[in-house]
Amino acid sequence: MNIGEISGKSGLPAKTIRYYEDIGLITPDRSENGYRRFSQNDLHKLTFLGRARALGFSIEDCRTLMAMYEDESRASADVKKVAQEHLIRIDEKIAQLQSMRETLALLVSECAGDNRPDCPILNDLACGKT
Amino acid sequence: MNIGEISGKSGLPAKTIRYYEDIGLITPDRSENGYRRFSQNDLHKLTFLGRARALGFSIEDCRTLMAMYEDESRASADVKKVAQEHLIRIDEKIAQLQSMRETLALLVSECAGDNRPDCPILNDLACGKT
DNA sequence: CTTGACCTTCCCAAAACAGGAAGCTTTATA
DNA sequence: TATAAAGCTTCCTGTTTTGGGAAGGTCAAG
Repeated sequence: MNIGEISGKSGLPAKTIRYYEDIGLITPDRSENGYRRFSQNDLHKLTFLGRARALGFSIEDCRTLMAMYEDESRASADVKKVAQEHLIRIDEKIAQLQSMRETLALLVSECAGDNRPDCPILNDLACGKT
Repeated sequence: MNIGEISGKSGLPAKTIRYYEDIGLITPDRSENGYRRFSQNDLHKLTFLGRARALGFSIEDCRTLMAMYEDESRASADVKKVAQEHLIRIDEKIAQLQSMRETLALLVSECAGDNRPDCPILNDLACGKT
């Protein structure tokens, strides 16, 4: 498979696939003309990476997860730990966004939104009078 | 005020303040020795920026908001529009994170987390069997 | 034989800073 | 007073995960 084909099958842009090779997540063969030649296993790995990234795992998390996936003897507890830590980070982000959302929604609701200049949003930003 | 003092008062790191000058958000004076000299107005602006950033506004949003703050004649509707668009972006991010959270939490709950190798989390990442 | 579609590598850009080096100024201390 | 320490300056690099694009080799079709 050339990069265009595996890009289509994996759903990842060719740029991304080259990058993943650069940082050592995959190591495709090369044809005689210098083109990358991808195996089914490469496709498998790229699909894995795509899914893990879609769940918000960082590249380094993905590296860890892939290594675990290839290590037949790792304990499921190890995997669970990585996932749980990621879950905590997600929860923290959600909480932070919701806090911002709350404050901002309040400000927006207080702003008349007409063509007069007085605006509670800017007043708050300037003075901190929430 | 030197940069250290205004950094303490505004709560922003000196690096950040220099960066904000670089990109034209503030334009502090210079003393004869080359040190930046900050006015009360600069402090005011930096506080404004800190609050807006804490609400998740991008630097470009901040630039817009600051310009609006300095423009006595702008309509509050203009400000509200920026804030509402930002609110929508926040909501989108929250929704996306919650969706990821849901999937991941399910996987984590299904994983025994013991010292056996079988792990639903990795199985899902590899095959997409959620 | 040429055109166009792929492929290659290499370099730059993004967002919003953080870290650190080299060097100047000011302040504090011995 | 001498020196050390703190604070300031600019400049360069690195972060994270790609995206865009240039210059150039290769392959398939008409």
